[in-house]
Amino acid sequence: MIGAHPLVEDLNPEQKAAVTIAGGPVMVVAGAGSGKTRVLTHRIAYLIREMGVRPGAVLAITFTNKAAREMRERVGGLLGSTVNDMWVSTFHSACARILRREAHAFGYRSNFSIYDRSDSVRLIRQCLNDLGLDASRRSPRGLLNKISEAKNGLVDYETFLDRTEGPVEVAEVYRLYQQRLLQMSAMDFDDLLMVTVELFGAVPEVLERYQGIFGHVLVDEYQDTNQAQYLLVRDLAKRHRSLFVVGDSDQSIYAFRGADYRNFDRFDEDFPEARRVILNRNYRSTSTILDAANEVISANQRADPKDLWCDQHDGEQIIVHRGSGAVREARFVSNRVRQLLTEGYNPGDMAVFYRTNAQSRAFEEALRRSKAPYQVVGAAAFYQRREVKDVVAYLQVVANPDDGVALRRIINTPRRGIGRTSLGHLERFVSAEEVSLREGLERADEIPGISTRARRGVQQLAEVLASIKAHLESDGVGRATESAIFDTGLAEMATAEGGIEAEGRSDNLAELSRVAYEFDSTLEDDLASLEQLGRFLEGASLVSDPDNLDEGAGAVALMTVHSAKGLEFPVVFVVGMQDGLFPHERSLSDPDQLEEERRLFYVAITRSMERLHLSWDDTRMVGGYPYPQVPSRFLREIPEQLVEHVGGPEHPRSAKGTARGSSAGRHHAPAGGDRSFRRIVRQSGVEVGDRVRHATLGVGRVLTISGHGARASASIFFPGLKAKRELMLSAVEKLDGFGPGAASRSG
DNA sequence: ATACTTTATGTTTTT
DNA sequence: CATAAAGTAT
Ligand SMILES: Nc1ncnc2c1ncn2[C@@H]1O[C@H](COP(=O)(O)OP(=O)(O)OP(=O)(O)O)[C@@H](O)[C@H]1O
Repeated sequence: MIGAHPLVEDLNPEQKAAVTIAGGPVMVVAGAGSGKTRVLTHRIAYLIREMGVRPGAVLAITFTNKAAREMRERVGGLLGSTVNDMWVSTFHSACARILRREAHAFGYRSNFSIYDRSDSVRLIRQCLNDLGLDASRRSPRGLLNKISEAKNGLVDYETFLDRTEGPVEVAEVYRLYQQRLLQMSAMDFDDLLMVTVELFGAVPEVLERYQGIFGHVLVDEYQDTNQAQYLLVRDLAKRHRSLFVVGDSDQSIYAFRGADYRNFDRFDEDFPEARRVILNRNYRSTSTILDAANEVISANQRADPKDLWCDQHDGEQIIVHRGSGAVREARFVSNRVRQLLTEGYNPGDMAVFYRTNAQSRAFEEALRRSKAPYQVVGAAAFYQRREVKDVVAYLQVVANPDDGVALRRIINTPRRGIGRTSLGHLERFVSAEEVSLREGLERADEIPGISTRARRGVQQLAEVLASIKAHLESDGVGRATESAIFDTGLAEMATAEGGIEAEGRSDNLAELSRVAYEFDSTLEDDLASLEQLGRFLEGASLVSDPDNLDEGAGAVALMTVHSAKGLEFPVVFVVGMQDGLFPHERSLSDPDQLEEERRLFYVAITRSMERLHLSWDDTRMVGGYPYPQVPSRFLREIPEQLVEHVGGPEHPRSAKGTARGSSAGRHHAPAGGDRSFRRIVRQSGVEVGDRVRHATLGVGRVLTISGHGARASASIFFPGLKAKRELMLSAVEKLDGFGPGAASRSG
């Protein structure tokens, strides 16, 4: 302790310089693993402790909710106390919170719904229908992309129309779409940002208020901000000028959804007095990995030249594996995992990255067979599953009765006799009378042509909604969710058909209910029940894939490269390194997109601390026929001396770790006590005859197993029930020992 | 008129 | 492989 401040003790001189700058705008630009996030965290602590800033005056933006939680914790750790009134969140969450209070100025109600992509697509489809346009000719998704792009650049539909040269269809859809959103009091993801910026522009008092509240604005992962996000922080900071951003343009990987590296230039223009700090020392990776990363990124025209260095030893060479077929590629990974486990690594030290979600299957299967615990981060997001969305739609309608997209979704789900024609009548009525869908339903009796049966259905719907609302008001969100699951008939619908899949659906609903009850218990605010529900739904809409990673699970993490941004692992596998997959074929023709793919690869390899593996598959099976594959051009960009090649025709037995290692069996630690909806496939390594436990059915014995991977199911005999049941394997937990001790542990 | 069944269509990355 | 619109059975 050199008399230096404890806060900056564990920082190098450059980092320290950034953290302790007296005031004014600061931009930290630095390569991967140079401690940008650490600097930002220390900066917050420094502001609060050394500069006397109130925590409530801090707005810190992170890329994911999970990163926000961690940052809040770390700041608390540095300060030695918890800091609650500091705002640490993603752009979208922060905007949602602001808009709940302020959006009434634009005619939205504070209970507005937040639409995810599929909700938006549904609404676009409706708009197309109402405009008499053919939804099959113009893809709703494509339209949504255009509209989203416009919104990210803060182009409203009038401006959009002005700029349109050819057919005005897109502009018309945009106009109607936006009009409907407002009528329904709903916002899509882009609205959260755009409306906030517009509000700040249109109502000076509101902007001034938030400028006053957030005296200090900090942004992590600045390279992936879009224009709306930039304007937001610029507006907030333009008076007090306490804006602190950190980023690395070589890690910009979200241009496809509007991220704009020119925000670095805009910052320079708008904050010319800014101090710029460069960090060059990498603390994360071995020099072998770092050299490879530097080489790769230097192939980009638009690379940001850096002198990243580290004083770590060379470390192990990068292993490049060639395999034939997805199965063998996956087996290489699982064998390596097993070998590294015997070398002392823990499952949680390792991660597998792929370019597309669809690639995860083979690796799940291989890890399952090798009895290594793993978790799939993200994929097939929980809240996007049909059965879950149905329940959420009921809650959305309770929270915001004008939410037409949610209402339309549940109107005849489960079936209650309101069919195509009744819906048609209703729709015509609603558009003729220019009323909301809700009002149309309330006045169903006035609509000619609607059958008695359908009327009864409408009645039923109203009753069930009332019931959910009553439960909400008396007992909270958890009970309301339960009501939306059981009183609606969605529970029966979930169990109805498809034996095995039905179990999975029911499990998802049970999980949703659990999450809702947990939400109740963690809510400290004394909010009105409808506002509580709003918060719950908001949280549900804004979760991201990486939020579901559980570092404590002791499981190999499988995720897309995008999800891996900002993380680090001692051992990394980047799989599917073929031209056409990574870089993706849809990026090959456009040089800018290709460079983004290369940045993505740069992000992937810079996640690894010690051991990096890159694998490619020389024959992909498509429809039962082998298609030859070409190794990724990115592999050639890594200097040969850093690489060890394994596998391939010359090495028919894939290089390492093929030895049968029975010791690996010891490593499976079931990830118990999960507290969110993350989809952990408990790596039970369950076999016929094993004893397993199900959350509600108790302990049973496995009779048969069928299916693979996440879909594996088992027939299990439960002595307590004196019956056997077909269950998803992921729904049970293997009981390790045979003694009663094993059965007494519970989650 | 509704509910069930079949067929077509579109599959990168995501807040 | 999943969803959604069109076609068929009840
Ligand atoms: N001064 C330091 N001393 C020791 N370790 C450090 C120091 N600075 C950073 N680190 C470590 O280096 C690693 C990378 O830090 P951090 O995640 O903050 O970097 P980053 O620049 O945000 O990375 P990336 O942009 O790649 O996500 C972390 O494990 C961090 O603890």
